[in-house]
Amino acid sequence: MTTRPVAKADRAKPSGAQRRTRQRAAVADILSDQHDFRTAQQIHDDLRHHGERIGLTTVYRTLQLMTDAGELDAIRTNEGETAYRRCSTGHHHHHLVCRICGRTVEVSGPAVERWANAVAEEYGFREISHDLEIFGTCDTC
Amino acid sequence: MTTRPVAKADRAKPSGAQRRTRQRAAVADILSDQHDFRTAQQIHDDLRHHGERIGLTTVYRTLQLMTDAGELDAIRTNEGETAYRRCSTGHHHHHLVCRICGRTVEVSGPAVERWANAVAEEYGFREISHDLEIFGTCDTC
DNA sequence: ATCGTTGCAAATGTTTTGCATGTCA
DNA sequence: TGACATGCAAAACATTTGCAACGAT
Repeated sequence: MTTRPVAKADRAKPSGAQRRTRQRAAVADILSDQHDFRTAQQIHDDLRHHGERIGLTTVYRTLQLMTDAGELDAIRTNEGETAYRRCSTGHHHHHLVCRICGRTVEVSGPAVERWANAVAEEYGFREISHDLEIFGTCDTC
Repeated sequence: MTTRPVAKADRAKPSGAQRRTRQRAAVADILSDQHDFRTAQQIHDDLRHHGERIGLTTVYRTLQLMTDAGELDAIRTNEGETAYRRCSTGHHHHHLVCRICGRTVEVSGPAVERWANAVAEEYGFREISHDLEIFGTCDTC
C-alpha cells in the first residue's frame, strides 16, 4: 500500500492514437449529463437501461483511460468502490457532497490552498497537493 | 454506493462486554508503536514477524472494532485498501502525509474548519463534516 | 459452564487480465 | 489490412461470513 493522491496521468500513452467507438462515446455522454460521482457498475447499469450494448470490462477500461487523461475525478468510497465524475473545470477544486442524495457542488477556496501550503512548509514538506471533501446534508434533503 | 464519511460508531455494541485477548492486545500494541497508516494485511504480517500467532480474520475484526470505538482513524487508499492509524488526539484533525516514506504529521487548522462551514452554509448544507489530506515530500526524502 | 473470540475455509464484491473476436482508420 | 477495442470468462484481491473449536470470566 502506498498513500498518495489518485494518479491522474501515470502511465504514458503507448504510441498509437485512441479510437472513437460507440462505447466510449456512450460513457462520455452519460458523464456529461450527470454531475454526481458514479461507480463503474452504476454507469454500466445506466447505459444498459438506456439500451446501450456495452460490457462492464469496457466501462472499467474507459473510465481508467479518461481518468488518466485528466478528464475525470476519481475517488474511493467508504464501501470500497471507485467513483468517477466529470471534471468540469480543468483547475484545482474541491467537492461539497450531500450525504443523502449525493448532490455535488464544486467549490474552491484560496484560503484552504494557502493554509495547506503554509502548514506543509512549516513541517518541511515540498511538492504539496491535497484532497478535501466536505460532506453534509443539502437543503432539499 | 453511498458517499459519506467513514463510519466511526455505526453498529451498537450488542450487550455483553468485550474480552481482553492476546490477539487484541497485540494489535493494539503494534498500533501504539507505529504512527503511520497501516493496512490490515500489513499489521497481520508485522505481528507474524514478531512471532505472534493470529489470523488475518481476527486482525480485520479487531481493527473494525477499534475503529467503531473511535480508537482508530480509517482511510481508503487509492489502491483500494483500508488503512488504519491510532488516533492520538480524540478531537478533529487532518493529516500531512509524505508521498515517499509515508511519514505522517497530525495538523489542525481553524481556518479550514471555518472555511468549510462557511462554504457549506452558503450552499444550504447542514451537519457538515469534512476530510482533508495534504500530501507532499518530507524534508528527509 | 457460559458466551464472546478465534481462525479456517468458503463466500462476496470489486476490479483486472487473458485471449479470441470485432471494428475503426 | 492492421492495430486497437471489446467482452466473456477466469483470475486477482481485499474483506466478510459460516461455523466448529477455544478461551476468558
